[in-house]
Amino acid sequence: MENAEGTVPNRLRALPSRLINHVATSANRLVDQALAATGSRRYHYALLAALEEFGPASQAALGRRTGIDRSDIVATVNELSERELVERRPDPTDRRRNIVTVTPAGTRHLKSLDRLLADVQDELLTSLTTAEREQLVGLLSRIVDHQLASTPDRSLLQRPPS
Amino acid sequence: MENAEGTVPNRLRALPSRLINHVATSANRLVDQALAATGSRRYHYALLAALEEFGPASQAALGRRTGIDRSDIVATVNELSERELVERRPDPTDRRRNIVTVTPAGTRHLKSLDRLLADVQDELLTSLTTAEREQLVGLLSRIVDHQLASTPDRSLLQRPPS
DNA sequence: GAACCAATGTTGGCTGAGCCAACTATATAG
DNA sequence: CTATATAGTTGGCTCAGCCAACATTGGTTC
Repeated sequence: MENAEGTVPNRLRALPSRLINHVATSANRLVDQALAATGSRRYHYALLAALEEFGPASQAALGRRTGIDRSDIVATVNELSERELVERRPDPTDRRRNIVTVTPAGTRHLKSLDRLLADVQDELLTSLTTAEREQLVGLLSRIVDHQLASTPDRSLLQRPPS
Repeated sequence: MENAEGTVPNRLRALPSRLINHVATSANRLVDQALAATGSRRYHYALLAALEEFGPASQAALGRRTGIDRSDIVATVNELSERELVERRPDPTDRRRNIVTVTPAGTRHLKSLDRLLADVQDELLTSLTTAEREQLVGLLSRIVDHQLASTPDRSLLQRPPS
């Protein structure tokens, strides 16, 4: 996807959606490379982060918090529990649910991923000053917030405020 | 009731790479939806745009300009030529090459996609002012430029490890 | 010309993200 | 008690973005 000979069509060069996608592809490649070195994937980080910040949770809750599909949560929890980074056990108070918990090893792993990812962000954004990075994050957050507000349908939906 | 389940973990909410990816996913969904209504895909637009702006070109040149892999160019040209939006004919001066040309119908189609995509950009960026949109494009462009400058161009790295 | 390397188009395949449908078991509301 | 909603799980689907391999042709060097 890297463009070798400079000449990118103007229509493409200036198209925000394409620009965003291009940067996202670079970012994902960097992140995936870094994570792969530890045998992890992006979903692993998302799950560990959710567990660390909000404590033990059902798989469905994890899906809601991370925006990951329920079916993909299953696979991710499988992988993490095989490596004993999380534990999955049935909820005694609701036998439909599993309760997923981070293990100490999981917490340590999360912290090492934190460092890895911080380095990646730095690499991705080297050409921007600190102020510009904040600007970028601000602008993107506004877009995300607007999406969440205007599309109550997707998997990122929250509880209706009733 | 599980109260704040819409809450996204802080680590994820503030992570630029994830933020970018999130917006890119929205953007791609909007774009794909709009294009699907006309039976087109993103690659179709990229190819038509490159042909319109730079004139007839070989498939390899199209790949270089759009960042699309040669093998994917093949499929895309197949689809476009079946709809008679482009023409593929052998280059008489270099029998390895095909020369791909836009047809008048292709040009018309491109222009209708232009309008479609302009609407999508507007929808994606509604929450930003014109100045902010330019800011965003500027910041993203800087990142892209830096990538291009610092990446040792995989497309040119055809040298076998010897 | 012969030998060699580079470029082109093409086929086939691979991985991961992001989905969705359907099923079973369980919980809860009416 | 019945109906509906939720939870976990399995299986599958599409697309983007790659990569390897191959045959054909062009260009270069001796």
